[in-house]
Amino acid sequence: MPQYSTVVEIGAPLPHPAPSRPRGPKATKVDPSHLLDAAQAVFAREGVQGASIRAMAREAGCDPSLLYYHFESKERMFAALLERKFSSLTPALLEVVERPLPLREKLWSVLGVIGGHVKNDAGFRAVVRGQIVSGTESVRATLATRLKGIQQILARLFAQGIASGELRPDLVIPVITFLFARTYMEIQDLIPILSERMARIPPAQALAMAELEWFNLFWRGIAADPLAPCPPLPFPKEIHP
Amino acid sequence: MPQYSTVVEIGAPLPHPAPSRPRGPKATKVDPSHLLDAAQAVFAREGVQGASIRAMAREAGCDPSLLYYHFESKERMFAALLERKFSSLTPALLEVVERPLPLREKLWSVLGVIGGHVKNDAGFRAVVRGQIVSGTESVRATLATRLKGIQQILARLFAQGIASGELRPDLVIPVITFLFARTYMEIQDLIPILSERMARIPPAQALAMAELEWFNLFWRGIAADPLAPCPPLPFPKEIHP
DNA sequence: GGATTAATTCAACAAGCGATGAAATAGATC
DNA sequence: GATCTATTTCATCGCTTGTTGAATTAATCC
Repeated sequence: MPQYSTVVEIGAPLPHPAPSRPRGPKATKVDPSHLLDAAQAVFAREGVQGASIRAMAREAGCDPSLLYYHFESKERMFAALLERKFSSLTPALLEVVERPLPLREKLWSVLGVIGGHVKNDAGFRAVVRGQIVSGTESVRATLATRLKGIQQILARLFAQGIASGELRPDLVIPVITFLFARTYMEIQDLIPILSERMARIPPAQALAMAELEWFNLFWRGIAADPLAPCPPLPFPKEIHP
Repeated sequence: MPQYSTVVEIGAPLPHPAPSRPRGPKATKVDPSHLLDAAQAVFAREGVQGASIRAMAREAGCDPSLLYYHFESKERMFAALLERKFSSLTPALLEVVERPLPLREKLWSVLGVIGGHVKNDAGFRAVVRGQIVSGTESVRATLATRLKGIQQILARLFAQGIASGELRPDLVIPVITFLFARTYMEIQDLIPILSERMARIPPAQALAMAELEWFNLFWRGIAADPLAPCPPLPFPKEIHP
């Protein structure tokens, strides 16, 4: 029976450097979506360019090669991550859009859906912000297609609002659509800065305040009748992906 | 006299591998601000994390070590870049804010100043967007100080507007200030996406349209009297850094 | 129970990274 | 003219990166 000593000769190679797991499949297979979770966490922490395969593997508690087994490359993994996010976001949006509500409340619900997918996921926001411009060709293509789908949903909503007389008839729909989605995402990153500036108010509440403030501002800007009384809005129900 | 042959033994080290410049100072010293220009270009192209010292040196046409001679480290160079930008932006802003104009036109002029520093510099925008949240501690500190200065200028402007009755009295100033500056920056990145969507309109014009649309929307949102007739705004004069 | 397949880890690669220390040289100083 | 100093390049270090190919093993099929 070997005796293990706590004293190790410095510089000498350890006989069993790390008590590593045996090779071969584990008892319970690794769920690829668990790997995506890890990747997402690393992207969120390290930024898109700074995220390394090794860090993701560390996060997932497996070997980097396993990521290459399940996903062809780093870029593919990234695309898979986008796919997963959007594939739950788009149907949720479509569902909300069909509800029979006044436009103002419908828009607010839409924000609830987007927020549920986007809050607590700074990595995803960074992607949507940054990668559209600076990502590789294939990532940009994936992203462009998906975002286009979402913007079409929103554009239809705004067009209906103009038709029903709830919105100003002179709105330039693609611009308004873009402003609506992008500035909302932008606000999410407000938390750390704003909560410094409003020291007394807890971060989550500061964010909610800013969201409401922004939405009311936006609505006053696009409404056909900006002075019409606005019924108070409920806090949006976050629909988590 | 040695005879030079065009045939080179493959794998053999070249006797004079590259006809490199002699060491020592050049006839004309390298202007450090030229190095910053190169760095800025690379940051804009490769993103903040992806920008490498070697790429900057290539861009500037010098050896990487020279960057370490003029700037202590990559991070210092980054800070110097920020410093240069803000040190021209802040005074320009202060000057515009003092002009005796109606608030709406003053805000529009402010955008002209910010735009002049921010347009055509996607790298800088990426920094302000991304690094606040994910940058290193020292970069974040530099950035936070500088942005705070600018936001104070804007906050004063909004406070005056409320006092003079031009703005709604119930505005939450820190939130509005933030929304004003950040969403404006955000619009700048709209160009590539929007110009795809509005195929007929040239990019520069699409951006100008979006800016004006956004500004009018914003103004309707914050004005005390949103239905007051708005005199047309001149295109902002861009004040380049 | 032997062969096959799918899932996992190990070890290593070439390339690129930030950074450093020494060498070289043009111009200023004495 | 010798010395010094500021500026530039070279060669290299140690480290991390994305990726690959071989080795290993659990589960599955015949």
